[in-house]
Amino acid sequence: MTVKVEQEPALELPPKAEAEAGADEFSPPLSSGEEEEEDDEEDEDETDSEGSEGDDDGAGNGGAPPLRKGPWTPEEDKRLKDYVEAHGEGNWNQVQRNAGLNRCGKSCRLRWANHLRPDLKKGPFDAEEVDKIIKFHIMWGNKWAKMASHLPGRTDNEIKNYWNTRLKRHQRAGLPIYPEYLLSRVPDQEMNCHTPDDSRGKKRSNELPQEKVIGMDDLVGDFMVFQHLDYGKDPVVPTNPLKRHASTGDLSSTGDLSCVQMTGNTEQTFYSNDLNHVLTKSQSVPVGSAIASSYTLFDANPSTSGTIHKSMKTELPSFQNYDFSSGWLLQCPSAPHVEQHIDTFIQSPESISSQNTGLLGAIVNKVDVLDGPTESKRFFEMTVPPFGYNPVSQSGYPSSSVIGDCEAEAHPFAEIQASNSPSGGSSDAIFSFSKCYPNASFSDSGVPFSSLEASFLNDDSLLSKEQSYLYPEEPILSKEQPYLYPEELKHLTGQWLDSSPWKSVPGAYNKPDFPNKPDFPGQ
DNA sequence: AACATTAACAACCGCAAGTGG
DNA sequence: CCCACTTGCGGTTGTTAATGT
Repeated sequence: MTVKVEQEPALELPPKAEAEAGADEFSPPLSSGEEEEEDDEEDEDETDSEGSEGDDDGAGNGGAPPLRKGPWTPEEDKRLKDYVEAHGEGNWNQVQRNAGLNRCGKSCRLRWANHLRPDLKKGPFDAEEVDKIIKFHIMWGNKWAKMASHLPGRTDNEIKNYWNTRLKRHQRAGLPIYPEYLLSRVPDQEMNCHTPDDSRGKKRSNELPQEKVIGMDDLVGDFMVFQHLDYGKDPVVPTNPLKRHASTGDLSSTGDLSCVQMTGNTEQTFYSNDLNHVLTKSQSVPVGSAIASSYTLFDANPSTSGTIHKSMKTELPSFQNYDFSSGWLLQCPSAPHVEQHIDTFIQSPESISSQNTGLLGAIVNKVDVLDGPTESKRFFEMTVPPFGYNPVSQSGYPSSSVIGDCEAEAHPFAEIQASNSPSGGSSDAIFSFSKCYPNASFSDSGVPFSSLEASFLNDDSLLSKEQSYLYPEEPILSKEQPYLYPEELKHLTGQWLDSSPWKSVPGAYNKPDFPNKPDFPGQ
């Protein structure tokens, strides 16, 4: 391994490293007396550095002190910054050699890119950024660099860290990873559309084979289940639940997804996310969201009518590995209590023999029943507006074919196809919405859209105008059901709700101040 | 107050594409 | 074409501070 490090190591080690390294290694502290160092002498080295590095930066330094690792000191930062400002970016190994830094070029690049660049925007993500991140993730999956390129001042690492933290938090709380209000707005064209810049198409070791990791055949066959619906046990969360065809997959992100396939039955009823939508129509309809919750596959294909073939909870490398094309519909319960009901129901005998016309309907209705009278109005029906539907000014949309052709394809998510119209051949798609969200009222008018949301809606670069917006009729959150987090709840209620709702979610939301809390009308 | 858990952050690691000799 | 090197990306791990019990 020959770590090559030339000249003056000169830099003092970070507090910890120093003691230890100091002994054998280079670096006489640079003066400056960087205060802190003292505190702990012993520490093992974090800089253990032993030339280890080895990796790419390769460069052996023959005899020179091993390259440093670990936290950067202010002095190192200064050297790097001065050097880059004087010579420009690039050629990072030269930076290492010429800037008097005992750091590998890669480390220098990273430090510069993530911390020293002048255009970096520090501080927590604001609500708008959060929305964008979620949306980008829906569209692209774990393309951190790509996301960063669309978030000025933010780094891929920052975004990635934020996402992973958020992911964990939501998993723990049993929340959907993708808020519906965003899922329903991501145009299909945007999904995983890789721009030339990210066309490298490399496959990483942790990525799974392009063609499917788990085929539908793998998913269909076992007898149902649902016993996995346990939010406490690290539900799997897709990194990109909506991608129709596998391309890349990350093993790190996991998620739960429920899916339903229903085809060609007259009385077919379709459900989509959160049990929110029930479609009965002979058409291909874009189905809104795929929200992480639980992998559950239903197969309502006539041939297997009404039988739940398999539900799964698998550590999916990525949702991107699933092919949900052709008739597979995503169904994602968003609230634990709903899933529990489903769980209970599914494991009951009646569920097994449920009619193919309403397997999920039965399930959902059962949920409704189980929820008791207070939630008796779980469903309502509405005509699905056409893609041009604008939630803000939804005037005059033709209630016609949502379906059929390319329009359906334009939708971000899965489309489903049925053969018949149960309700008399109208081409309108009928949806029923469940009331998973007690208390968020979304009338078509008077919805207090946030400026952020408005910007989303107006951002042509991000959103397609061809999409439908569906909102739950009923409000959602109550203090008794603290299932949503501020960023989601804000969009559902139009308000920022503080602490109380999520206090009961363990570790869910410790920060009393959600960043950049905006004002909402009527608040 | 002590300990445990979680979130946020920073950095490292391995891989693969790009580039030039 | 091969090879070494550089660069960039995404996954993973480690550290620390905040928070909860």
